Amino acid sequence: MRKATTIYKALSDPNRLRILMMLREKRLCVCEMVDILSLANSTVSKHLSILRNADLILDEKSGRWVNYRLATTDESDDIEFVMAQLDRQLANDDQIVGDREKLTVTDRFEICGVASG
Amino acid sequence: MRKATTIYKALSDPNRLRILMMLREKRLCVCEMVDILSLANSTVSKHLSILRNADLILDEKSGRWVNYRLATTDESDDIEFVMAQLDRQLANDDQIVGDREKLTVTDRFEICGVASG
DNA sequence: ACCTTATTTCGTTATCTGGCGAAATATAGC
DNA sequence: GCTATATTTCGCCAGATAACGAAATAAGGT
Repeated sequence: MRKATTIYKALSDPNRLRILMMLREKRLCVCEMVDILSLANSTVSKHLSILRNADLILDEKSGRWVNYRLATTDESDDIEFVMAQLDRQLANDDQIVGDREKLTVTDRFEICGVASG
Repeated sequence: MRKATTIYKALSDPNRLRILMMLREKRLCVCEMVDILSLANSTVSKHLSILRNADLILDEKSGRWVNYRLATTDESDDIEFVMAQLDRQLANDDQIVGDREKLTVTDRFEICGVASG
């Protein structure tokens, strides 16, 4: 029961749904998500810890960055069902589509670090 | 997006998951759920309004009682997916099983009204 | 009309949540 | 070791949430 409510709580915030749908496209570091969501890095970090705690995403350190990715079917009993449902509900959502488009255009090395604009 | 988060918020409380799983068994009036959940009737009523607002359940007045039931596939785009997932996650949960057993034993006319114990 | 039972609405309270900025931690390059 | 960048943790605040009891509303039986 606890497991289930933890997952649904994790899914009950629009910014966290945006994160999951972005991670469906590719692995992302925190600063990329900060850029797209327009939230403070501390806020995004907290959202990520909630999603990680629900076993929906995993983090992998890579140099100075932490790459986040969706859990795989092996790693989570629920991820497949969850993402299927999110696709069904959100694949055509304006904001989700916008995020996805922005993702294809942006590059981590432009967003993070030197070019701060 | 709003629709999705409304549904996941509705699903993020253990008492509301218990309600949905109970309604999977049969239609119930508020006082039956009050009895099983051991919550104040005002609290249960509020939970029901949250589930109704997410289009997961419907209410039907019947004499002095209000019967609640799960939405049908015709009435909700999401109910089928949601309940399939809850079954998967909770069908063997101790509390859910306990609620289900209690449901088969109890009778509305014993719970509501005269026999208040 | 009156009383009982069922349910909802209202007002209150304690706790949880999402947001921020600042400070702490970690890594890379000089 | 120092600096810059990336991320997390901490402390705070405003608004949401779950709980309760009491009052209001609805419907049935006498």
